[in-house]
Amino acid sequence: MNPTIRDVSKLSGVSTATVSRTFFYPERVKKATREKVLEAARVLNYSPNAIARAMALQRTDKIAFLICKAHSSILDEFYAGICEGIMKESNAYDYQLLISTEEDWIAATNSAKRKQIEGVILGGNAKAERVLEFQNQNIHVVMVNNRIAGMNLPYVLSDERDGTRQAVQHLVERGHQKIAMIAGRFSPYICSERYNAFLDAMNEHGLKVESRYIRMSDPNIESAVEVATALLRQKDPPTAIFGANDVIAVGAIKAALRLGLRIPRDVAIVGYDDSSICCTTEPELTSVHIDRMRMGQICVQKLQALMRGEEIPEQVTVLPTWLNVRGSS
Amino acid sequence: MNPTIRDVSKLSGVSTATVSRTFFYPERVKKATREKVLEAARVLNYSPNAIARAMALQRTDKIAFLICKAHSSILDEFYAGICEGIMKESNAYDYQLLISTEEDWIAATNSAKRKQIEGVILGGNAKAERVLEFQNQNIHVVMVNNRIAGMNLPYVLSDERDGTRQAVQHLVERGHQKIAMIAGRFSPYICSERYNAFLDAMNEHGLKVESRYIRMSDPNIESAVEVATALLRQKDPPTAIFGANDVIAVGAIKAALRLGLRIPRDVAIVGYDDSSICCTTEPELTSVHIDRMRMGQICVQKLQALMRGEEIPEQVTVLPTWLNVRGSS
DNA sequence: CTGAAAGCGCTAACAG
DNA sequence: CTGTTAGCGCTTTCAG
Repeated sequence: MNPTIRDVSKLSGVSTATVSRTFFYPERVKKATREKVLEAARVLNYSPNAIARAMALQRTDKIAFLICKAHSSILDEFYAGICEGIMKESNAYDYQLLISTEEDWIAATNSAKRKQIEGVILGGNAKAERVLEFQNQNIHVVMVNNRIAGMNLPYVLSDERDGTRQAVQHLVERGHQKIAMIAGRFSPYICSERYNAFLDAMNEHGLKVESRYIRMSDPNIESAVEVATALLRQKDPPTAIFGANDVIAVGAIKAALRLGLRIPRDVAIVGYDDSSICCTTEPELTSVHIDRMRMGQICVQKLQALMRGEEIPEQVTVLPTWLNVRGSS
Repeated sequence: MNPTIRDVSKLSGVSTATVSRTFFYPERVKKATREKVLEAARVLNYSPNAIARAMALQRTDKIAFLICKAHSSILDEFYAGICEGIMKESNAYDYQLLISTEEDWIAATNSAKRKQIEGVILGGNAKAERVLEFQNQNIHVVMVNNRIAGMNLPYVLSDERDGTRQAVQHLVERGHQKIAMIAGRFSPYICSERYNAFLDAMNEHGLKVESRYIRMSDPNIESAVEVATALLRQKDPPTAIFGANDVIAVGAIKAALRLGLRIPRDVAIVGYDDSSICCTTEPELTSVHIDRMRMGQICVQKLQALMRGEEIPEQVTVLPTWLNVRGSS
């Protein structure tokens, strides 16, 4: 059995109230008393029980990060990055962080679990229904890397439109006109942002978007290789490919290499996310960088503001992105 | 304010004890009563408060996964895989999972936090000191992917020696004799296992290990490229390279490609971990597969056994590994 | 500056 | 099958 505040109280000869104060408001306790208490605590190897404290204070300082994403690796590099930011910042606020997939969360038999978190960060493709469910339970919600209409909560996003614009502009500056895009079938929000931004950017540069230059791929390399191969094999093929993410772009690189094309001379390729795989290929992949870590940190900050009761109406934080140019373009 | 068990008790006209039973031992309550209670709960939007429950029960069902690893991406693909397994299994047992880096954990000002976890999974390069610190607080410990002498706890490992043996055997079967190894500077336990296993395997095949074929690299691509370049540039270079992990092996692939060597004809390359980057290169990387997800799941199972009081003395679980052969060899 | 005492929401005997 | 009641360990008025 772990020692309780009562044990310390007895051993040090002061009341439990004073023990409690010693730990959380040391300045309200005379130095001599405080030292007596601390010594007793040391002897007993006591440290305050957070559960009891949470119970008395009616707060848990516990938040959750829920990844809403179907199958495939849940904690892929992208979410792992966000996750790290969340972990880091949670710690700064002394929050406890629960991480789970949406799927597991729902499957949890003990729905009580939900009741002890005070805020949740929803990553990926969360539905409005889920948001409302939390808000109904007085649990604050922040959404990252996704946006759904009509919800009253803070969003943390990266600048998909500008990132895409930079990618296209870069290719145009390199002299490309026949620019293809391989769009993806992953997060609907992200995919449509990037796709629409691509169309807009092409427009801005006065370039025509031929439908035969627009393809769709599953977010895995095999699918991307297949799609890119078909794209490059047609006559009058594109001279540049913009991939909706790095995995897809790497698939395009592989397809090009297998077709004997030289990169970037015959075909230039640009990806999105600037993940570690950009440096595994030869040549290495130019890609739009997202500051995932910072996104995660900001999520926690927003959540904290919400939990402190600082009213934040629907508020969108958009983080800047930039292009990391490498050998593939 | 959230509704309490008392509110439900009042509205449904039964005692709080019955409400409690309805939620956690429904079979001990008459159907009619149960339905009355559930209806009241629904109306009030009540669900049991886990904190109060934890308090009364004197248990939290809360465990932690602590990643002990310096800088660089904490949640790299390897740990993310283990992490997913842990998440999945935690859920099956209805445990709450706290994930943190060792660094953050220590920095946490509120050491009380520690008191409410009942078990911890230590990943990476944890020190004995840390283990003892937990055990002193009656917190159960399981260690994954690492082993330290003289500790009394379960270990979950993958078969590094056999994995390495398979890699070497594969290269020998492909006719290689001059096999080099680029060892790594990451987890000391893993690195020395793989290194020693390599020496043993070479021995078994009666092959000499020339010291000029043994190199050391930091666990990042740039370093590996550099090291591999030097390795391949010497006269009478190796015809095969075994990388201590995939990142290093990919560096070797890049070095070989840049030197104009053909893979696998001029030089064969094998990695370790079978991570997603194996399929990003051209040719793709042969690698030793580790079932990370399962490692994570087993960790939770071991921890659960420990927490249930089933005495498990120092016990080592070793998971099988296998070679995924791809184009690089 | 310190102590006494009333909870925080729930569970587990024990009685009925 | 259901109700009563005494805690679980801590915090926080309110007095002193």
